[in-house]
Amino acid sequence: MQKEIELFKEHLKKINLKVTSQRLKVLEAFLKTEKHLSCEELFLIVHRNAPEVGYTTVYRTLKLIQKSGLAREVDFGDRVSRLEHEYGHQHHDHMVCLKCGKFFEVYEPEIEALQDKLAKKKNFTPVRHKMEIFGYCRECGKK
Amino acid sequence: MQKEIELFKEHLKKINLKVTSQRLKVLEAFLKTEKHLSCEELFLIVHRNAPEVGYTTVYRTLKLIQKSGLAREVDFGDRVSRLEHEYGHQHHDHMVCLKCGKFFEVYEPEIEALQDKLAKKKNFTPVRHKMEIFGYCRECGKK
DNA sequence: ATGAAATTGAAAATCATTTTCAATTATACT
DNA sequence: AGTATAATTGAAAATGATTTTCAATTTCAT
Repeated sequence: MQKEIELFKEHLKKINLKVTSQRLKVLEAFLKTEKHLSCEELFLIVHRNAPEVGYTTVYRTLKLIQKSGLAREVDFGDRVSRLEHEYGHQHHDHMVCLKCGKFFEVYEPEIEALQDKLAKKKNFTPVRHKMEIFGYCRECGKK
Repeated sequence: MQKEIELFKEHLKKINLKVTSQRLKVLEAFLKTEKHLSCEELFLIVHRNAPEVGYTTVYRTLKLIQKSGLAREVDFGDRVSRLEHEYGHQHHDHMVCLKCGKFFEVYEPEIEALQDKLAKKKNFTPVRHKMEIFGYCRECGKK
């Protein structure tokens, strides 16, 4: 976690932003929680220990965490932005259960390779991609 | 287009909803426009010819069009819901240009097959999926 | 035709996100 | 350490898409 905090501080320095206690509190709360967090969820966590940190600051810090490369936005199509850890984590996609809402991280190198191939074929320079498979998890089965 | 209108009317009957001129106007405007439309865009089109149809009705009819199986929601991650034609159209995914915003429909059977295989491996029953590749189109190049 | 039930559109509510702004704080430089 | 300056903060308001409310209107089975 120390490594991530250093990276974040470096990123702030690089773009002439300041290291503040609020920013560090938000970052630490994010790093401690290995989950896909929405801004509101993270705000509630931070607020528990540090009620003086406002929602806006959490929101803004989340953007900075993304830009510093420590987090990536995931989009499950519910119009809520969620962040997942990026640093030290391999790229992956998701399978989302339509019934219980649980999701699973998946990674399939063959699919990744085919995506790149497909882009190349269309003269498209891929930067990132999203893939989500929606359906029913083992427990929920399909009806 | 007649076929689609019939399907829509059948769908309404099946769930005890009424066939109204507003609903038909919205449906026809949607069918005539072979594009990925947001609710607002469709409202503007409908409004041009039929100013008496309100935004709310367009919004609600769009939901019905989706449920009737004539349209599918696409999500380009900008928090705006867009609908594309589903009936008589093959499933496909998208490549979205980060610079000019243009998108292209793509379909790669091998990827589709691998997605199903991946789901099966995880005991997951896939229902639908989304895949979007973001990057730079031929014209915009990278950088 | 009639009446129950659905529909309509304007306006308001919701909800996540984003901006505004005056007061506060971090940092570079004496 | 003190100071100037530029960034930061949090509350509140603005935004923008979506969704609900509700009284008036319309549909359609009978």
